[in-house]
Amino acid sequence: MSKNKQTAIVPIREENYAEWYQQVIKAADMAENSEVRGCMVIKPWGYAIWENIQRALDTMFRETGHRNAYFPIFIPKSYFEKEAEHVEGFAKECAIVTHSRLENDGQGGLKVAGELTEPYIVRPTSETIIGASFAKWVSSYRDLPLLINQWANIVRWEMRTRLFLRTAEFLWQEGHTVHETEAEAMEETRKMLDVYATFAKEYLALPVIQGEKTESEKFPGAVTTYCIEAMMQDKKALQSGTSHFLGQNFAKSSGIKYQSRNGEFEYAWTTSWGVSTRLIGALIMAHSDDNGLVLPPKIAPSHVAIIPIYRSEEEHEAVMSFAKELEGKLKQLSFEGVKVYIELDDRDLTSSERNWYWIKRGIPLRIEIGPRDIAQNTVMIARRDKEPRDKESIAVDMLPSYISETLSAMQEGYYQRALVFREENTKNIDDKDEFYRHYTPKNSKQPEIHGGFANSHWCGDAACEEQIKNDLKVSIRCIPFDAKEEKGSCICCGKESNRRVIFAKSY
RNA sequence: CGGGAUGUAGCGCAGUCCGGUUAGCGCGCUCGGUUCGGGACCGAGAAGUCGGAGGUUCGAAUCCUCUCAUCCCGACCA
Repeated sequence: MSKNKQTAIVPIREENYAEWYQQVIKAADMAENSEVRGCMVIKPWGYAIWENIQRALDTMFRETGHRNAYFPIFIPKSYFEKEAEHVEGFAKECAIVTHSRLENDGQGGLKVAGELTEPYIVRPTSETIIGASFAKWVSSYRDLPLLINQWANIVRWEMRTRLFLRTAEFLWQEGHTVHETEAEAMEETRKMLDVYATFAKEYLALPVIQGEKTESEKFPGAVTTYCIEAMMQDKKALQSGTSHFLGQNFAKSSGIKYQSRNGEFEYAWTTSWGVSTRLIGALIMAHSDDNGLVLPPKIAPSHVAIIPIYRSEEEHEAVMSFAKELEGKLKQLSFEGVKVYIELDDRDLTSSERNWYWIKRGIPLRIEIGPRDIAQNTVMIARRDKEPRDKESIAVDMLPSYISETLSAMQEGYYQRALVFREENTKNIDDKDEFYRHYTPKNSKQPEIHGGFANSHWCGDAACEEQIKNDLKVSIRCIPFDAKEEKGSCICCGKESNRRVIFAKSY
């Protein structure tokens, strides 16, 4: 193989970001496209990341009073039709089940048969089917709040798909809650967005902006949609989670009513909120580099790869017994409440091959053990956040504290790095020409990485939002909660505005 | 649904324009050996109904017709 190759991933980010993204997934062996159009196969390394996401989030949901349940994958078409905006929003991306069995066609093949009297929609989201249950579960104000979460797969028949970012089938969680008052439902909507933001920060090392979607970007059927938006390394925005205040819309269409404290029947107030396997896409695009995946330690499937190095059979034995003993010790470790997992890699490959294998998978730490180390009771240790050949010798006695401290430091380092990147690529823009220049690539055929987030004034008119989207493919990602009242003029039409919103190109 | 392209071994491709013994190459895989502290090397081997159907021809991966699938660009995408 070429010895001059500088990076494990070709092309590098600057050359072709989209292709780099695909190659990182492939090199880390996280997932692949399935034979089924638009659907992915999540492989063990990728799925383990999802399981870690699930575990951490599930604990947070539980701690905020939610309980898990499970509802059908099929939604009768009639349920779906009850909420007009909702239908319209999802109609074009539904998979529909119309038949219930297969029959021999007499030519060695099969034909569909048993047409259903009412087609089923494969859930693209479960408000309507869960609403049908909730209508039965709620009868009194004493039944409220009802706080339910479901871990599930859903199907949205997208035209163009990309691994983890937009697939026809994906995994997610969807929280669905019912409340007595508008204020309580609003509070829940905000609370769960906070949970997402906290999770993104503490586990994914992903800084996010919390805010509200504009009318055109909100969830079909919602009164208000809140979101967390993150910046990827190509300076585009990725919507990483949403929390919806549904008002009484779905309560009315599903018949979720309760008898209030003064004996009257009232429609309840509902919310829904979700994050998906898209978070893995966010993780990749926020942190990974030209040598492959970079994983924040708290979400990594494994934390330390031990790579034994030897020449002869005697050396092999000596090094392996040393390595196994070390593995046994390190397995006891944890950091920030996360158990440390070790990979002892004794495959019959050259040490550099094994090193690169783990670099590409984003394992946070690599330990090399050879005869020289055994003699000195030390190991060579390398960090994924440093250059591949940047290694240091550490005494075995120091390893436990070194590992847990370093993992914590790396976790924090990745967050800070992402935060600095976002801040460096966010600017206030008040001049329309500058705004247009900012979002116009110099090379239109092969656009370079450009743009970023712009904090600009917006008058609130959907026409201006539409205009900018059409001209530049730039949309309003959100109206940030922390936006200050400030007089200015709309970046598009120049009319009066009293706040800035976040504009960006997005996934 | 519009525009463009591609289907040849597990993966990536050449060969197709101009039809001709046994369809090649790289990676990967299997076996044997030498290696191993920065992506090793040598030798041997297995693996293909050339997307499918039909046609032209003595002869088709190659030409013709039809068809299926996939990818890219648009449209679409909480």
